[in-house]
Amino acid sequence: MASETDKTANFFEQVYQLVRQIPEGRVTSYGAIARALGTAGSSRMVGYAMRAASRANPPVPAHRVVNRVGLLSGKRAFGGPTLMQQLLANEGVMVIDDQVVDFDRTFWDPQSLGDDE
DNA sequence: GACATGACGACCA
DNA sequence: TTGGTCGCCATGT
Repeated sequence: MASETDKTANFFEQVYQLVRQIPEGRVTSYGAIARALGTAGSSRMVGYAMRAASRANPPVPAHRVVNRVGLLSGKRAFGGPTLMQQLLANEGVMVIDDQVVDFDRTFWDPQSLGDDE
């Protein structure tokens, strides 16, 4: 079973597990996840993993993952340009103009694992 | 096997 | 400050 494809799948799995640890009402950035996984610089791969996260099982709260400026760059991947915003708003994260309000306050660091402020 | 694309990020002009 | 460009690496065609 140890195939090269498994190695890459492991990378995606790492992203999924980390994203699942994001508490409600909190969001994180692709770069933060990439760095937490030790793959800093491969932020694009994190975004790609999120794109595939829609087909992951169990599903990943990808709506809690935004870019470094709190912009819902991947809202389109949810099947609706407002669905991602609705999900965040439902968790208490206010989103205006496809951007997270008080992103600095709502930001959750995967390396902090619960440590806010 | 090579080319083009992508839910990003950082740097330079 | 704003805009444009390069790098990163895996996926799909």
